[in-house]
Amino acid sequence: MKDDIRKLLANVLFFKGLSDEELDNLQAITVARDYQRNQLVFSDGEEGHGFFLVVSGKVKVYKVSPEGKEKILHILGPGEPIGQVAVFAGESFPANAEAIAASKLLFFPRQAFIDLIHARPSLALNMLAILSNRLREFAVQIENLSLKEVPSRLASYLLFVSEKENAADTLTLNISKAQLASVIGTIPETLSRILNKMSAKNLIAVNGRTIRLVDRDKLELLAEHGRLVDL
Amino acid sequence: MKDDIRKLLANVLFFKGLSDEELDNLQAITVARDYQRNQLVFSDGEEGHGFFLVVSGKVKVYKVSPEGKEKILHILGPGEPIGQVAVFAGESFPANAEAIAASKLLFFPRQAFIDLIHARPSLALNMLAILSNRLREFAVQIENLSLKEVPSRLASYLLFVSEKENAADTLTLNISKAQLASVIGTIPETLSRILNKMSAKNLIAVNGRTIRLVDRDKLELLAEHGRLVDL
DNA sequence: CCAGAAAATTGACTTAAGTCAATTAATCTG
DNA sequence: CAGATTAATTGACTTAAGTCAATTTTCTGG
Repeated sequence: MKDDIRKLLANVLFFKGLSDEELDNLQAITVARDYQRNQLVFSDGEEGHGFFLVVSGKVKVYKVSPEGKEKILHILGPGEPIGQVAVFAGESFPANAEAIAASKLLFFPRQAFIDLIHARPSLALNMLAILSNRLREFAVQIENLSLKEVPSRLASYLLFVSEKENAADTLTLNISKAQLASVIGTIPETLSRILNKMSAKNLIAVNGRTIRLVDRDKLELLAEHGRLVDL
Repeated sequence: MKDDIRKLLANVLFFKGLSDEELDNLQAITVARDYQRNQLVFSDGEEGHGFFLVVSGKVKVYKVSPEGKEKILHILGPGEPIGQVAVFAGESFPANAEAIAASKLLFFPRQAFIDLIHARPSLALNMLAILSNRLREFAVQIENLSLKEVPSRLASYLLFVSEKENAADTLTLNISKAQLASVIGTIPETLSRILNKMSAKNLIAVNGRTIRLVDRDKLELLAEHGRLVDL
């Protein structure tokens, strides 16, 4: 177990460049915790005394409206940190986080981590890189939400997942359709209807969570052009 | 001039904690540039060799859809940095930036700044705090766009501006209504109609760019509840 | 392997907000 | 300060996507 974690740390983007000794120091300040499916990791506004790194499993980070509607900001898997924002600014978590599968998280206490940064500035640069990437993603998300329609956002998402899986034409969603709806900023009913339309137009072929990208070119057009021609 | 800049640097969040000598070093690596209204600072995807700090004026950071529609991500004023994302990850700017008033920007070349971080880790922590705050803002923006309607987003914005101006009941927009529409994720026509409705309901009183918050309580309710009762 | 729960789909309907086009108001600049 | 560009408003209309309710399908744990 300890070794598994160690292996993960060594391969994770933001510990890149650390020596074995430094990895030891790092690992020494962490605490591993297990979460079951649907268990809350932290909630919006709660005071944060450190951040988490996903070792295994899957965690959704989301906002909830007063009416109880949910928007998933992102879904994080092994090697990805959660809740760093609370460490570097404002002290409170900026959203809710909940395990959507049984997960193991590694907790990094704030002060110990900050001390480590003082000793090792490259750690800070790695963290800056991670936050920068998140900002980039969020900027795209804001762009999509305000400038593109649901079919377009869905096409983007499918192409994005396909990319991650070495551009394979057949992909398998790793989240439920309800969750996918929330990720792209819509509701399950609408998602369902649009998946239908896209199938009818022979852009994709859907079979449960498995989706085949039948017409990549048209999907790219759709993803690009906010307003779709005649889906 | 140099002194003005120096004064600004000393007061800016992310140089906090630096000694006079360090401020000198910092200032030594920068280049000041002037921009006129409507002049592009950088564009989405362009390779970035450093970032900017607004000394005076106002800069909008925005995304454009293929159809030419624009979403303003944020508007930055004196003391705020722009384009840091390109310094720490991906090397390219994540959006467009354009001066919306005559502005003076200070340019920080990437490598020189990174070297400075190695010498002074607290600089990195300051930058981490800034990026974290931006992430927080973007998370709220995503939440608002997907969970709240336009009147609600407008109410939030007005309350937000009021906060910044020491909770005054009368505020003056520092951007045009067309820009405000883009900031809250709608179009001028819709904004205009909603300002009307809110005036008719005695929530606000509008006079050009001057807006008086007549009924703060109701505005807060409206801002909070995504879906408005009977505006 | 089956019952109950959860997830996904479908239909009928409503509505927030966008589009397009025209007009009025506000602001520059020569 | 006048004419001209730009900003804001208004009206008539369209439409994407949400709501509500009812099934159907798919999972999952005992």
